[in-house]
Amino acid sequence: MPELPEVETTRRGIEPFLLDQSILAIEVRQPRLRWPVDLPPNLAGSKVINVSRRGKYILITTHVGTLLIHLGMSGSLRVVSPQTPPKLHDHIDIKLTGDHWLRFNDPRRFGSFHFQKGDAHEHWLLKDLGVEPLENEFSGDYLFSSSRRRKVAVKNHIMDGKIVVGVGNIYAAESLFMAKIRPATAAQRVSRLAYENLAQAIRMILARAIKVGGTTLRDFVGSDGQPGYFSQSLNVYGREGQPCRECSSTLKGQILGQRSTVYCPSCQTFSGWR
DNA sequence: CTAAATACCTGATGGC
DNA sequence: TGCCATCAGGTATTTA
Repeated sequence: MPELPEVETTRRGIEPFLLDQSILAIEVRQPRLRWPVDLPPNLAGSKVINVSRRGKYILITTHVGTLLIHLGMSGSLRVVSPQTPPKLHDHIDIKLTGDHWLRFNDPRRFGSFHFQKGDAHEHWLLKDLGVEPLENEFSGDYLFSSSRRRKVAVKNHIMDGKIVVGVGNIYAAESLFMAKIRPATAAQRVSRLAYENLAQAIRMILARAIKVGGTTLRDFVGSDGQPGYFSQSLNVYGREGQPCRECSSTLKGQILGQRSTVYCPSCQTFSGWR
């Protein structure tokens, strides 16, 4: 599923086919996504001037405004040749000059398309988002100071998009393993030093995943192939009951905030003070 | 303000 | 083999 690294990989993959091209038409075959898709007619005829990302949103900016695309859990964007017949769950086509169509597929329809005139960052979906984990504002200090009143598990804290964007269930579990922190620890009890380690771990893991992200979604124009680049580097996620790669202890599963998590009871010992 | 629960959706998986 | 229940997962929204 698309995590921040895959969204970024998608962005990089589609950018060359969009930049400086004009939108000829948009065909919405299934408007019932997370929110009903309702795009202005004047997008047709507009020219793409920027392709960026905020959190897990892909922003396609034209001279009339910005298209905000979220891939949800199962969404994907592919570049296809014009007139390629749509397959199951191919919900939206953006037909471009340059002989390419951008095609959105999303079986579970948790994804979304929005349009915002003017500054996209003022859109209600973006305006309250937390910091980008790979930008400078994100740090151990930031995690520390933003968690002083928070009793939720530290795992939930770093998964909160109002705090920091892009850290999903997988990366949260992996980062906590790398930082040797027990996922259930109350956020407000995690020390500054531990948050420093955690911020470092999040950065490192996301950056590494982006680096290999190209593997997952290698060529957007060609066929798919989706063997997880990632699965092999997972230390805890999805490995409940299996031996820790570091110490061979049996990895434990737990439910935190309705989300399953896995950790090593012997490596991840940090659980706050007292 | 924080936090926990709920809703959205389909495909994969496990139990019988 | 078929069918039903369960789970997965991001995040806005509702409820406490």
